[in-house]
Amino acid sequence: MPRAGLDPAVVVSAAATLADEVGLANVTMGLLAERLGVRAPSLYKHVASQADLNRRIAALALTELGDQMRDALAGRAGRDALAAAAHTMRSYVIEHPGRYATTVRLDAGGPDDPVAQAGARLLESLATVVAGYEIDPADTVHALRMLRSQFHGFATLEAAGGFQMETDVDKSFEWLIDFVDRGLSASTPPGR
Amino acid sequence: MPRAGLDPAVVVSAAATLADEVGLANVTMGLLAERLGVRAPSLYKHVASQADLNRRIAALALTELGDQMRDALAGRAGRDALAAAAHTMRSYVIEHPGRYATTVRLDAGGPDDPVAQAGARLLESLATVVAGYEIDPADTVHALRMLRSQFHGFATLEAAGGFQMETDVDKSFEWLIDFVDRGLSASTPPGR
DNA sequence: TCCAGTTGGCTAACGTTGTTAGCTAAAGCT
DNA sequence: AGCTTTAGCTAACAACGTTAGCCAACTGGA
Repeated sequence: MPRAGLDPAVVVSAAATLADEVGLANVTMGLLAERLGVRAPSLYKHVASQADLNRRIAALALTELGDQMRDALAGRAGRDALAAAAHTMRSYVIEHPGRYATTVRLDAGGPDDPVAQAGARLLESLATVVAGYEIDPADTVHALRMLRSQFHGFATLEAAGGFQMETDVDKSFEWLIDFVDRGLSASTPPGR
Repeated sequence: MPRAGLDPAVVVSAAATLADEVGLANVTMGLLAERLGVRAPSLYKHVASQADLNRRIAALALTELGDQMRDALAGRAGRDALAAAAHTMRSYVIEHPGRYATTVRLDAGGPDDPVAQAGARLLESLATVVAGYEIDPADTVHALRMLRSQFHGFATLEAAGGFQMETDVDKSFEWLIDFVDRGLSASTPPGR
């Protein structure tokens, strides 16, 4: 009956690590409890439900990714910033597939939701990438959505093994960065 | 004890419809059986498991989408084809979110897998879109992956409610199509 | 130091879901 | 008509998420 010394942060962190190792779908309350040296029902002293746990993992993931993105973009602009953002995103999804998976299916939630806040911070970083190009202010939202779609789509397709191995995926990613960079460079107001 | 007259195709079709209505996560063998006027264990006479069922829904979805894509692209090229492909993709995901969800998480499978075959056919259609631009043959694979990422990413983000409602999503989508069109038009061999 | 209150862990138990085993009767074939 | 096949059923089990209720370990103040 010695105590395990758990708290929500420890539980969520362990769950995130477990998700990366065995896949989010295989993260069961029993398996997570075993990892923590505890029985499954004990987890409910720290987390309301499995859905709550997933939301917290998502908040953790978005926070981590947001921090990495902020650091990667520090002092960069234009094509440099774009490439840094792209690589940061891709690396995170490859290294933390389980964490990232929790961020894919989310049910909104209020504006004070930690998930929404972490997501907003990540979005701000991406917005600075767009700001590094001379885009018509009316188009920045569109450009931002394009960036998100591109990064998210590539990452999830790669994580799901959706690309055949014939051709180098790394090369495709570099090509994609170049493609977006040229497009954003050409999207300056006079270009329309 | 009258027979219900089921067969795999009927079961899969009903499951797909149910998934679109209540969400893939809420498709339970019991609920599906109820829809078909049958008890849950009876479904196993037509489908090996729930995982098998999901794969079959995915094959159905990719086939349907592939057919719609082929029809939409008939007689079109260049920007017309690109826009048609984009709208076809987006419409399908919005109308059939449950079906599309089954295609997101797939575990490869052999080359004779119906899922792989349907996916290959869809990919061929997308390839014709790329072929409608003058791209360096060495870059077509990259361009194709870029297209897939863009469409897939936008569709999943929109389906997940990832875009705030501030700005019109339709406009963003049109902007995105324009962005890709300009990029592919500028990616001709002499442009590199 | 002791005591009271709080709380993190436990066991037991329940509901849901996916799945298997084994039976029966409907459908099809000769 | 009879034989084989098979679609559907009931019963049952295992895994999982979750709740209820108990008890021992920590905490803070007298």
